[in-house]
Amino acid sequence: MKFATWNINSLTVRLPQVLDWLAHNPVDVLALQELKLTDDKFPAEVFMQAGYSAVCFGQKTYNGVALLSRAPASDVVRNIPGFSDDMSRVISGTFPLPGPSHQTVRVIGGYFPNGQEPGSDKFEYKMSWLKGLRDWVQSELLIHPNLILMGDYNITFDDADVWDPVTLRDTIHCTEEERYHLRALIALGLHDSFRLFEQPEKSYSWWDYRDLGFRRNRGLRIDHILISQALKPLAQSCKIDKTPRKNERPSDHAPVVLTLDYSRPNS
DNA sequence: ATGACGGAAGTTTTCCGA
Repeated sequence: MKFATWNINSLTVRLPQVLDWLAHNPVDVLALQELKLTDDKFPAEVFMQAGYSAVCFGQKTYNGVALLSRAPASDVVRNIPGFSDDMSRVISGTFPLPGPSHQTVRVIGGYFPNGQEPGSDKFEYKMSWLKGLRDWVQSELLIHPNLILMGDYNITFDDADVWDPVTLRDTIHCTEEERYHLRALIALGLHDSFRLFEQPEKSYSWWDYRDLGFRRNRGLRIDHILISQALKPLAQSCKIDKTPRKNERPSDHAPVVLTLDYSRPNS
């Protein structure tokens, strides 16, 4: 069973690439970020024809998230309960797991705030958003032992996630304050599925459009798939797929794909 | 020191992303 996350930087522009990617990578759940369109412009019928049901939480110009899935989502929640926000950044749903036990997995797809610059109002918003998310995820874990929190986190874990950790030290996505919040999510009992496996050196999920960032592999790993303790033994692989970044008009982010082994029984 | 590139809004230039 496969789960993926991808910041597509405008669904209007990238819809053909999403459909093409899904045709070659028929994942079970795909979380999308930065749709940059309103719900009325969301192409649910097109995804349905491609075999995916979809739930959307759109917004004009900025943000906007969606979950595409083979099986329809239930208990869909938009944004973070208990945290007031006028931006569309989070969508969550529950999905059936294979097997006779009728277990489910809770999937939270998020577009974390950018933060712009340490000390700015947007950075403070990012910090309070991260606290709001953590409080909610903590309560979700009590209800849903099988939980996946994935999306564009806009935070690197450590220097291994940064192409030039010296120059970019303490800049946005690399500050200690942001990484504290990321580690606090891990402390809830989540695991960075990517680092459960051996990975290529200098693995990144985002590259700046400018200055030939992708060709020079000047990137950051800021798109993550965190999985709960119960799912950890089932993780088979987690990979960044750089293929779509080689398209003519690519998103600046690459999709990240997690594979769980659900042929094995789960406790 | 700044901008680069790309998308959206919308109209010629600005905001924002990361």
